[in-house]
Amino acid sequence: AHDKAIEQGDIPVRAGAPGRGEGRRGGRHSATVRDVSTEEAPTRGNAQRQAWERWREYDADPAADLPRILGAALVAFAEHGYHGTSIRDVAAASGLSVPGVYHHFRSKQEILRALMDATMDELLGRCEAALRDAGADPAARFDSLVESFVRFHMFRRPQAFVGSSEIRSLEADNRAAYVARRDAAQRLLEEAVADGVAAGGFSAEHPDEVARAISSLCVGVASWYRPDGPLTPDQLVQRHLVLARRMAGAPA
Amino acid sequence: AHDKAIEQGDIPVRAGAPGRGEGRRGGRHSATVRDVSTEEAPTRGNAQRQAWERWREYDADPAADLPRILGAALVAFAEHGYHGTSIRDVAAASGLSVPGVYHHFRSKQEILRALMDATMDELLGRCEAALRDAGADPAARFDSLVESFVRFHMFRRPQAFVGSSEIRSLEADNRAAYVARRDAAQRLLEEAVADGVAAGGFSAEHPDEVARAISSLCVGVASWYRPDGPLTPDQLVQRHLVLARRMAGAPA
DNA sequence: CTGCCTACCGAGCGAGTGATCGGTCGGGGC
DNA sequence: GCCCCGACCGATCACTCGCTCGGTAGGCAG
Repeated sequence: AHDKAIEQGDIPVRAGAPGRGEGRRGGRHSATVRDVSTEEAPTRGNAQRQAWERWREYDADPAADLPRILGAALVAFAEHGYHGTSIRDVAAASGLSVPGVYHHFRSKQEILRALMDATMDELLGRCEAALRDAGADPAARFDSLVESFVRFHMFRRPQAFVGSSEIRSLEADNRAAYVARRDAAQRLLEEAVADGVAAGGFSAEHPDEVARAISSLCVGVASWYRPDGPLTPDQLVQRHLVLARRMAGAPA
Repeated sequence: AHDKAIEQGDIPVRAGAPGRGEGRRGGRHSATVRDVSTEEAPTRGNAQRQAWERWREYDADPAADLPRILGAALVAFAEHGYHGTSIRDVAAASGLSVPGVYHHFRSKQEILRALMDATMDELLGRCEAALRDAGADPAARFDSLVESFVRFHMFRRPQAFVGSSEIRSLEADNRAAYVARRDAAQRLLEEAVADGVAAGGFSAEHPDEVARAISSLCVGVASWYRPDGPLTPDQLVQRHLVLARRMAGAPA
């Protein structure tokens, strides 16, 4: 009943792309990506603390209960939305009973929170890694950042979709924390464009709006992209890079 | 309790813009915009037929029950989503009882359907009007169409937002009909880009993807644009026109 | 006046919601 | 052996959901 597991595994890097070529050396994720969470330590009750601390077994044992709950919730939230999904849906899809789910999460809201926090953890981690690996040239940093954005929205499609469409379903506190981190990611893009204008020969008149446009493009990718489409991921990334460069007025 | 009415009234046209300068001559809408509905006549039950046939009183009497229901539903759907909104929410916000709402609509789903159909009626109508008024020059047609898209997503923000975020909440039949009309609008954009490439000096290599990118930009506008932002609508439209032209490789 | 229609409302239906209760069961410590 | 604890389940809580029933108030035709 729960054949669709949460999408996991590395996001492939363009063949011959600059940057880290190690692939999946140590594990299924580079530790740097998992560890960037600047999130405060969980201060809530027992169940939530456990869920967070055991989050890593996600990679180690994708058949464990917790990742199956999160995977089932992710698929269901992406398809029917948070309010359109019942705890019973999640329980059934993850092969548990309703109390079984509540053993791992204190509430339905905590499931959404865990999902969206994990999404932002990975996005921010990959953005920072992309900038770290890109060197000092503003144009290269812009390219690297945009590419990591596009790839994330392609290969973490349900996460990215839920991450943008269910913000309104987060309770006030969770929403504020999430939006702050989303804005931080947005700021990385804005800086990359601004640096390109200042020192990279970009001609954009309004860097922040270019950055916002690139974000919109990526959100769109998460909405319509299908892995079985006619284009290879690399092609799609390249074409979006071209569009982004054009909007930023980057030299060809 | 229901101070926020459904947004209505003309979408302002850029000062000095080419095209129809009549403004709001005869009524609050040019009839052409209202009349483009290619939708089949309602075939359902009595309540729904009445709702459709009385849809025009929307303009004539915004204090009437039907527009107030639709306005309340629009605001609520935009804020909390379809599944996050109860009929009781809509009833309370429109000053009616629950059976009062059901007197006008056969089901909650029909409210969503009416909202989304009306949205697409207006979008398609404005697109066709924009093309009709733009003349024959491919670049001018492209500009006119993109501008009407951007303006629609700015001035019908909740409609556009619900129209893109609640597709999944439509039942299969309604969704198919809606998506078909959305795709028709998308095709207008694709043709405008393709014509620009064929005869307008555009340099885009992949017109359909440029069209999709422009759509994504517009959807984004409906998400983040606030009327009290720092930019005037005209400025915002102009800047998005620039971005769209750049992506399409239109000559400066 | 009666009869009938539209336009609503108070009350309530069955189903389903998020969440909890008191359990059961297996495994590890001692 | 015994006990405890994590992991889970069946049953059920109070509540809300979309929707409907039977009614009423007012206008209008005859």
